[in-house]
Amino acid sequence: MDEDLKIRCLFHMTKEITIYDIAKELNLSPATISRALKDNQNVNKVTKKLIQDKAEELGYRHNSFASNLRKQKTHTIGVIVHELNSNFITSVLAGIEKITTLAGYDLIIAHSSESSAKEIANALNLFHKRVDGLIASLSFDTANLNHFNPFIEKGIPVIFFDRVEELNKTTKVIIDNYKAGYKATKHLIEQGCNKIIMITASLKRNVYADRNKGYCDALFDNNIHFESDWLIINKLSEQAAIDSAHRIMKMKPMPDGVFCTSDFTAAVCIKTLKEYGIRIPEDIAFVGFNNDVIGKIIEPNLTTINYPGIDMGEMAARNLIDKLTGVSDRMSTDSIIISSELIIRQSSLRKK
Amino acid sequence: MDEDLKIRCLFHMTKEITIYDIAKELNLSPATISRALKDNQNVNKVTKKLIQDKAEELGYRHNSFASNLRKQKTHTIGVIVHELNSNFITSVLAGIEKITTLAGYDLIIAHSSESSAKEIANALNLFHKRVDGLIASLSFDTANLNHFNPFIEKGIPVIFFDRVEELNKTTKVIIDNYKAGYKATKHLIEQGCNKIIMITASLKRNVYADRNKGYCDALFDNNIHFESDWLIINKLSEQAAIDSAHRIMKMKPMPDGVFCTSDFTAAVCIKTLKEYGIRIPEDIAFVGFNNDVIGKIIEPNLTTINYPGIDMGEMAARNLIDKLTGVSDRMSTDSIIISSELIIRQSSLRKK
DNA sequence: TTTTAAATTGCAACCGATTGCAAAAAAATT
DNA sequence: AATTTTTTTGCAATCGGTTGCAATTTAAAA
Repeated sequence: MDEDLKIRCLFHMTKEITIYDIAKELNLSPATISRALKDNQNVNKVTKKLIQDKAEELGYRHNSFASNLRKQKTHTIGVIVHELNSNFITSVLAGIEKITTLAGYDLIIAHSSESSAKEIANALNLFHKRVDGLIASLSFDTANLNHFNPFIEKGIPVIFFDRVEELNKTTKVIIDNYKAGYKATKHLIEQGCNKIIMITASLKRNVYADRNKGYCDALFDNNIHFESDWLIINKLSEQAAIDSAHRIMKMKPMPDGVFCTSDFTAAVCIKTLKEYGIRIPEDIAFVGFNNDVIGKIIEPNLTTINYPGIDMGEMAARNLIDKLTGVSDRMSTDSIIISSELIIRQSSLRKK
Repeated sequence: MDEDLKIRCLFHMTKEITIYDIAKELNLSPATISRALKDNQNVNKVTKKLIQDKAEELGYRHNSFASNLRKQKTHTIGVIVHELNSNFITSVLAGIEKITTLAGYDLIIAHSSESSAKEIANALNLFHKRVDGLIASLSFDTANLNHFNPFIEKGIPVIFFDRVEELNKTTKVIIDNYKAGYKATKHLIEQGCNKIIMITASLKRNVYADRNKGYCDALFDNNIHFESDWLIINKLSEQAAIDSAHRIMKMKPMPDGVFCTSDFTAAVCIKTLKEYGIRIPEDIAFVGFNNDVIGKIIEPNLTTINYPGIDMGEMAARNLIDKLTGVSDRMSTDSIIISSELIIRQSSLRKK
């Protein structure tokens, strides 16, 4: 080993090995080292092995800054999600990871905690980190999409999933929220309910608006007249769910079916109503949304809509990779709809 | 504006503005531009304003690769967690984010999905991304800590939290698992239980081993003889929880108290036992661990140990930042213990 | 053995921000 | 007006990997 290098290694543990060090050691050019370490075809097999072994021996680590700087590519994909603590999001992330890892991309995951300000900060940060592409689900209170414009202007593909907005040159991956809302409502009707209310978060977000449309149409198609107090709009918090339950108790007549766009809200609601002696599903039948674990814990078990998170993540990631690798047009405006299913459990079963 | 640049901007939307472009525009040197953009003291105020405005106008964005390459620092902290979908982890992340953002560091969050292999891959990846520091909680089946050695050898500080192992030159932030286990068990004893079993994940992980010690000592101190079948070790899955419940049903005599090291497991267990007609807490009293939302949904509400996630995250981050900024020794071996509390709810209340 | 083709390797110019040191300009002091 | 001090600014090298093109070596064909 080169004496100087040896001494530097001995005294400064933190000395980084570069391709130049390896080149000097082996009497080769940095160019050849660079090629060998990337397994380039036109480097002699013997030389390549020699170089790779020496790199290993010296504890070489690739410097992605130098590489990114030169290549003007980061091989990194940014992901912005509104929250981390749900099965749905975790499985979407798993799907994304699966595909991106396979394609050799790194991932940076950021979360906005449902705050628009944080989402903007995250977007800016990922923009400065120069991600090659972006996958995002909007925060609850995101009002406009200006913070995604820099990406679009620079030709960086953006994919939205689940919580989306219309935005040109952007792809969205969503479930058939309309159909899901329709199916859930129809199921309640089939179980003999005819005073069906809906508890949802703000209709400004597409997911809730579409589910609401499905709900309304199902009522209409079955000749049930929608009453104005049948729509309860709340936040996604525990307190909001308790408040909703209280509101139900005060309704005259009380509803006999509830379609709730979140399992957590449904669970808290059911629990609160049970404390008032309401029987589920005999007095009020419930359908939730998301297929959270909570649905299998609560009594009675919760009927819900299952959302294929993994598929959604895979779709979003595959679409993005296709754009990055030139398989599809970088700036095309696609729309991918994934189907969801109704899982029927005790909370809505009033008939055999 | 420089004619050449203007044309390039018109035709290639993706042209990146560099400090050289700004320098040419203003007839200044790149050095001055660089200083001005970092708000350096020895640049004339007027010039500085001019430069900053021009940068804004041209849509300049800082190139962190070039900067990192030159400075040999990334100003980024890596975080490896075993899972994302729990309140506990989310609040730890919130705590970490709060402190690191304040100190001007970026964050890269990776999760191992409880797999040792993924944890190793994540560690390697963050090592190659050259994070300035690392915060980690071990995956369930991590057997050794070799993958953290590269960091330690390079003088990159590593902080473990919650799921930790002894490792020299490393800091750990944990709760008083022993005391928590002791408190939970003592509470059950005070409620009149004297056949108290413990359901836990593998005792190889510190958190579970320590809780078990607390449990054993509490029994001993209260003259309760520990029977060999009182310890049920399972995985953290739903099925494992159901199996545990079945095992309880077969025990003779059946226990009258259960200390469970996860709320989810406790919830599934309770639900399964109730299906067999067991009354909670009259027949069997339960104490869980983690203060998950699920504990407030299940009936009866679950007594549990509350874990201050935010504090833990803040502690870990603050300790790391202190090491990075030279406030404390980079490679010191600290140990920070955060206290936890018992939250008493119906599932264990057999006395007024 | 000579010529041609193919496989290896090296040269050198990037990529863009940073910073020690020197030079120039401006301000303050004799 | 000359000198010293302080402010500003610029020069040029550096960080480490990449890649088009040319040079060299080796293998194949004539």
